Order: sequence, then structure tokens, then C-alpha cells
Amino acid sequence: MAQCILKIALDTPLNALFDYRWHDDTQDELPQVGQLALVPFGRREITGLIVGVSDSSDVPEEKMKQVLVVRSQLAPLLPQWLALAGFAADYYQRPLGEVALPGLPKNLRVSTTVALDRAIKKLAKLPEAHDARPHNMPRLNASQQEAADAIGGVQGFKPTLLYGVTGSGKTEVYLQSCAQVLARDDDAQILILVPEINLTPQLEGNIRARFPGIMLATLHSSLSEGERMLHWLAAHQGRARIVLGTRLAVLASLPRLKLIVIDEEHDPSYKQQEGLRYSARDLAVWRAWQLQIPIVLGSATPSLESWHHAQSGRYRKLELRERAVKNAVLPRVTLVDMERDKPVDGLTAHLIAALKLRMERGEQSLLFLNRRGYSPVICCESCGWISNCTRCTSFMVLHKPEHRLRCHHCSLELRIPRHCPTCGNVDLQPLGRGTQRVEEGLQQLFPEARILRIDADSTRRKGSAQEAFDSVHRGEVDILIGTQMVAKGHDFKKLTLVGILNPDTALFSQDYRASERLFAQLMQVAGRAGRAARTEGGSASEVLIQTRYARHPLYDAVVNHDYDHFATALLEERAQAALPPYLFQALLRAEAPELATAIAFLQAAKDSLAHPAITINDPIPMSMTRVHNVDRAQLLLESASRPALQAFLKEWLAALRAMKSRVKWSLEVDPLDI
DNA sequence: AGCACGCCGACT
DNA sequence: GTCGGCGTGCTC
Repeated sequence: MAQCILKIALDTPLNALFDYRWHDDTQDELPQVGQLALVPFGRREITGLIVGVSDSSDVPEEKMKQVLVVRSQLAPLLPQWLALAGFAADYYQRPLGEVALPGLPKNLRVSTTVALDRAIKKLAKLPEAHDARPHNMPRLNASQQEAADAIGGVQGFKPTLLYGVTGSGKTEVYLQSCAQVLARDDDAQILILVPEINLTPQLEGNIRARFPGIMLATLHSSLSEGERMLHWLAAHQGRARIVLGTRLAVLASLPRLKLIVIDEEHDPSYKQQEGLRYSARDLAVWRAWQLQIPIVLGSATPSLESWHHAQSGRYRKLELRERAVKNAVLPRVTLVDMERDKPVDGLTAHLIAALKLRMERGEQSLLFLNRRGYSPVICCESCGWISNCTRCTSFMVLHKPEHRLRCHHCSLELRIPRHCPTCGNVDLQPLGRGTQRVEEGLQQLFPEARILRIDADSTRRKGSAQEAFDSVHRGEVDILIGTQMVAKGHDFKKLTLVGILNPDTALFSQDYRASERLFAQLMQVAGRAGRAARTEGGSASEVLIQTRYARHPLYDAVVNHDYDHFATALLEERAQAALPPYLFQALLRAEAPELATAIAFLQAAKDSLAHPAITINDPIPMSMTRVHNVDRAQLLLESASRPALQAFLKEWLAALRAMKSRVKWSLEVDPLDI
């Protein structure tokens, strides 16, 4: 009988499969593609994924080792899942094992099997939950009903862009689409992706309350290993009918997947920013295409990629025009021109008056500022010294309560110098304004106010963010000051004023995506106010944006709640400037102790291969060149054709690997930040 | 990426 | 005399 060779993908940067011998002398069943196997690898034992069973190998007999054990108690991952991992590996130019294995629960990849066995046992003991009938279905308005029917009532690959402002009832559309799919198909599974799970505890609660008779599994990074194993397995076995998770859930094993929902599809957190830099949204769309199932992408401010697809007809756009919440009104957005209303301590008279009014009424206010710390830099007025970080191309931020200077990029910390390090001047001044300084100014302005600051510094302790949000909900806070942490999810009932302190910097950013992001962020923060129905006699909520550029078209669109025209105009600009989504990009990054080394590597990479359909730009230092004492540079590739870029990258990367350079490099496909 | 081996500097 | 720095080489 011919020997049995298993082709196994391993989590290693080596771009190859590894062949192992299978001892067919035992009674064991023949291993199958999609099963996990423990194998000796170098001096270690690691878990790999069987992707092929063969009777021959090119590997010399004496090099080949034997599989230690196959995890036969776990049903094989299905070919469709392997195809998904294979697609992601090809698309993002990574070895299959680096894509397929890290997404599995850690305990599936260890040498012992006790955690797996325990989870299998525990799941087997759980009662069957097969009652998919929805409870307490509210009536939908006409456009909601139309959307739910269009999404849940149709089979086949149908991407839908569900466009609707905050409060238009997108969640209800998702839930009723789910109800339709679950009702139609006895064992259908549904995948619901959200940007960050800790911001959507209410969604999880809503789903459980709506579908009490089925199993819901969550998948996100703050699960314990035990929970992760249990939830992953519940999805893999088809027992979990709805899987709610963050971007990593897009790679969950879902053998009976019938519908995908992506909430807040524009959110940047769908893009993994380290390791395998995948876009969960894009992979989800591919997955829906592969399975020929419907997918819905919901947002009040869709990404330009999705907007473009909607305009070109690739996606169907459904708009929720009516407000689903009775009496709810959009907050009134007003621009405060800082050229005319000069701010004192960062606050204009207009904003101060609005804060005062909320204090008098016993309502809450939120001040939004994208900069933590006291001031972004301190400087010496006599010699011009500023607090640069010694390890990074950035400033040391003053953190006054802690009496420290802190670099937000390498976390270097220093005590505040008593005098200027270069000239000895003792009068060092803070420059600019962070959340701490705003807090200090407010405290003086409103000594009686209960002020709470929520940012990465004030919520370092685990659970403290939740405590802070809870105290706002309980009404123990008059004025909330926060960074982006407060922008998403939370719906504060007594909040009627949102002040946005300095959004202008994003208007003139080098990053052409900055304005798209700013718009989404402003809409999102604005949505913290005025979500709930106005009580009798209560006034509409108000959003005040302090700006020096009150006539900028972006703010005009925000004031008018008009994403439609803004997005369409932005798209036209992108088309004219030949930028994504009309162009496809990849970015090669390199880092080295000396900038010249990184640049030289990128130049060599550029010179190594050419193709008429691909533009390779010159290597340039990254805008933040030095971080933690390493210099970084990048090389941008562009092409009008995605397939051409894909084909080129494959060949190019092979050439780069062959260069055997000592420089650390990495490739990102479809980069967001350039 | 791990994890070894290997060959030169400051410590019990 | 050894502990330990990180260069480089390999992993079916």
C-alpha cells in the first residue's frame, strides 16, 4: 500500500506547506482535510491544519517526520472555510497557516486536549435550542419593513448598503431580517459583526430578548480562553445560530451561514492594524459571495468604498428616511466661529453659555476633544526648546496630574523638567490643549459642576471605563470630557449638549481619508445627543462645533446632516485625483536603526521588478519616521487593476524574500493609513 | 516567528 | 572560569 503523506499548514512566516508521514499501521481512521494535527516542528511541537492528503512528497525521506496525533474529536473545518482562509492568505500575501491558525481558540492549538474535551462535553449537555421564533417584534415603519424584506426575504448574493442616520432604526431592520432567515431555514446561522463589542452590550441583550429560543455566541478579544473555546465550538458545530462578534469573528467556522450583517460598516476598527492586516468587512463580503448569501452593510456614514459600490450598482442601496423613534429629532448642529468668538481656555463664549444653560436645567453636556494629556507639548519661550521625544519623531505630552512627560508612541516617561534643558530658563509653557487642561479650565469656570474626564489615561484600570460610563448614565456627572472613547455606542439619556473642541486639524491632513473619517466621527459624536425622544417641553439637543473654518464644505454638510452630497462630492474628487476606490494600493514598509538602510532596501525592492500596469512610487520616510529608536520608511504601489496588482505582488514578494535582507519589512494590501 | 548554536565581553 | 549579548541558520 502507498504511504500516506499529509500536507500541513503551520503558523510560521515560511511560505510553504509542510509534509508529514501518517502511520497507517494503526486502527485509526485516515486523516481528513480540514482536521487539526499536532506535529513536531524543529524542536517544538505545534498544531497545524491538514490541507491535503497525498501518497507522495518532494521532501527527502529522511527529513520527513511523523504526525503525532490528529484531533479526531473535532469535526474537520469545511472546504468552504478552507477556501476563505485560502482567499485571505492569497489576497493579503501571507502563508495560509498564518491566516488559518491564529484565529482558532488557543486551547485548540496546545498539545493537550482537555480544554477541547471539556468544551465538547459542556456543549453536549446544553439543551437543544431550536425555537427561532422572535419575541416582541415591534412594528416597522414602511422603509424599515421594505429594507427587512429586501435583505431577509431574498436568497443569493445580495450585498445591501443600509444607509440611515442614527435613530432611523437600523438595528430593528437587522433583527427582522434575521427573523426571516431563521424562520425560513431550520438550521441557518447568522453572523453579525460590530466594531467593538464592549460598546454594544445593548445589541447583545436585544438579540437575546428577541430570540430567546436559540443559542447566541459572541466572539471578541476580551473573552476568556474557556469562553472563546466554547463559543467558537458552538459556531463550528452549528449550534450557535447567531454569532455576534468583532472583526476576528469573520474567520469563525460557520457551516450553515445564511446571512451576514455588518453594523457601522465604515468603522476603521474592521481593519486589523497589526499582523495579518485584513479588512473584516471585505472578507465578509467575499464570504457572502462565496456562499451566495445576502449581506447587509449598515451605516449612517458609509465608507466611500461601499458608497461607490452602491452608486455603481454592485450593492443595492436602501435608505431609512423616517425616524423610527417617536418624537426624536436630529440634534441641531451649530458652528461656532472661533475667529469671531475668541476662545478663553479653549472654550468660546457661545459654548460656555450653552454649558451654563445645561447646568441650570440639570442636563448633561459632553465635550469632545481628540487629544489626551494636559498639553501636547511644553516649550521654552526664551530659546524655543520643545519637548521632543528622544526615541520618536514626536512630542512628549505633558500629563500634569502625574507630573510627567509622556510619549504616546513609545510610552517613554520623564519627570517634568524644572528648567529648560538647553538654556536653563525656568519658565516652561504648555502649548496646546488636551483633555486634562480642558478639565482644569472647566473646573475653574464651573466650580460647582461635577466634571468627569474619560480617556485612555483615566480608564487604565480594567473595568474603570465601564464604571465611568455607568456614573454618567446614573446622572452623577454634569460635564463629560472625552476622547474618541466616548464617541461610540453610548446613549446618554440626559445628554443634550455636545461640544466639539478642535476638529480643524483633520481638514488639512496629508491623509486623504481624514475628511471622510472626520465626518463620520462628528456624526457619531453628535449622535450621543438627542437620541432619545424629547420629553414634554424639552428642547432639541444641540451640537456646537468650534472651528476657525466655519465655511468649510465639510462642516456645511454636517450642519445639514447631508452625507449624501458630501460623499458623492468626495467620490468625484477621488475619481479625479485617481485615489481609492478608483485605484488599488499596496504598501511595503521597512524599518531599520538607520533611515538610509530602510530606504535602500525599499529602493532595491522597487528596482527588482517592474510591470506596465503597476506604479511603484519612490521610497519615502513615514510621516512619523522614528518610533522607539527605529526608522521607518514606505513604498507605495498603485494600480488601476486589482487582479494585476495581486499577480504582481505575488511575484514581487517571492523576489523580496529571495533578497534575504536583514531589514525588517512587511506588506499591507489596501492600506488605510498612508 | 521561535529556537538553537556559536563565539566574544564583564561578573560571581 | 561562567553568564549572556545578539548574529545566522533551520524548521517537513
